[in-house]
Amino acid sequence: MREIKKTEPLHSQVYHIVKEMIMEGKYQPGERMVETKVAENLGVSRGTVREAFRMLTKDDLLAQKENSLFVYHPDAQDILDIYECRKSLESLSAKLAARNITDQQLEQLEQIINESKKALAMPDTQKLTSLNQKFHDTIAFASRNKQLIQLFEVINAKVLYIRNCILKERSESFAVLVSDHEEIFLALKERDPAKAEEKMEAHIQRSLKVANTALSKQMDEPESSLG
Amino acid sequence: MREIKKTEPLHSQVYHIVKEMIMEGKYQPGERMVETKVAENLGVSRGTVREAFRMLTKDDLLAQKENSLFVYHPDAQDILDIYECRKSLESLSAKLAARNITDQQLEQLEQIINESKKALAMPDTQKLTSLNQKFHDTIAFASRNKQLIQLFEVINAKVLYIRNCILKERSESFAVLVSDHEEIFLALKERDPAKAEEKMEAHIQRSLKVANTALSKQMDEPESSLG
DNA sequence: TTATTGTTAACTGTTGACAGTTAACTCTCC
DNA sequence: GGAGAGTTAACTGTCAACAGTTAACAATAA
Repeated sequence: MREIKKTEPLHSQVYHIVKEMIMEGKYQPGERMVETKVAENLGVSRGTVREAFRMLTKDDLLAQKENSLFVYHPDAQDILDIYECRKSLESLSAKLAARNITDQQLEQLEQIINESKKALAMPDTQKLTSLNQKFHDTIAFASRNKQLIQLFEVINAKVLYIRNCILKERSESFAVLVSDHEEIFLALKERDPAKAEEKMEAHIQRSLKVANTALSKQMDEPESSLG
Repeated sequence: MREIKKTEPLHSQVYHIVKEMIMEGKYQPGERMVETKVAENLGVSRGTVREAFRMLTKDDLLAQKENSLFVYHPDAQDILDIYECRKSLESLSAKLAARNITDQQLEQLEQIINESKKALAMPDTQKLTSLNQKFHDTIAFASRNKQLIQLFEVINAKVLYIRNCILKERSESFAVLVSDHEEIFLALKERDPAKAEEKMEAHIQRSLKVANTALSKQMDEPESSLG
């Protein structure tokens, strides 16, 4: 029997489209978002856009100020705060994954690492970024904790956004990243929760340091988007 | 000059009202939520209710199934998952608070504990519950990590909901709770991050155990709302 | 020129209407 | 009596319109 394609509701489509556009920097941090314009651009009604905007506001990707909505514009402290939270959640994720991960998921991780090494040799920054995300997603999924996965959705939207729009990821940082991943993978393979947790925490701590130096480099450049 | 009272937007008011009603069990877990009815009850238009529903869905207090929305109905695993996340976030909260808490906030905590002891003597369960929440909120605020506070908003809505609607808090559990709080308070007063973190983790672990036994007691009662 | 006051134009908040879909409830006809 | 078609009623998805607010800009007076 042929699958019937029920079209996804418009408001949901608008949500995903606008979210992606924010992530890609198509809408700039701090930029004002206007219902009317988005509605016109996408060819839908204002009410539909409104629903999407409410959801994006809950994601913290839009923020209300006075009566208008603006694209999220994190300051330096926000970024530190986000990484601090991430450290805690990713450690938990690794710990739980060490208990619950399947052999198949371990294989997936191994493959991701292998591909990462190849991408590192090129080097292919775009691919490294996406593989990095995939690595963490796989572990989160392997934790089998739905609530944790939901919390990641909130925090990861911001992390990705920061990476894309605020920091310009420098390729030299990826080498450390991949070797960290390898250590985490080994801990998971040994199914050692404490070790996985510890390695993950160190890993996030290291990425924070990378972000931090990138951040302070940007502080020097006066035309930077970060004030 | 006289303050001008700008009325809060309707959709926001509806959000808070419906959220509260869900928390209080005025809408039952698993119950279907109908835009039309809520709109009529509150005397606002459907579009307004829609916006509130979108926000509640993001909070996970409503869940979409097919084309309809239902009140969140966590299963036993969800509850364990939530407490696992909470353990991680609350520990972080305590650790950061130990670094950043002000003397005034320490006084607040001390007062909360004193009131808790009084309420424990009565015993006044309602008050104990609200003081418990206040204790944790104060620490979260003292952490000065805005992202963490936002994550708590997501998770706490569920925790409160579970406490109110799923578990019936038994008063005997509160004694342990208050003495735990006292230990955490002392660690914060000494401004010892590691100790605060450790005490908090143990505390949440203990509340999980309380929840767990309450849960299994309920499993025996066949007319329970938990399947 | 600088303030102050109109005057639009641009938006947001809210609503009521309409189309399409699903669910429930008949009413047949076997 | 029961399977299947027909008929409503109940909802959701989407939109267009209107009122109220704010912001920008022009016009006028000091």
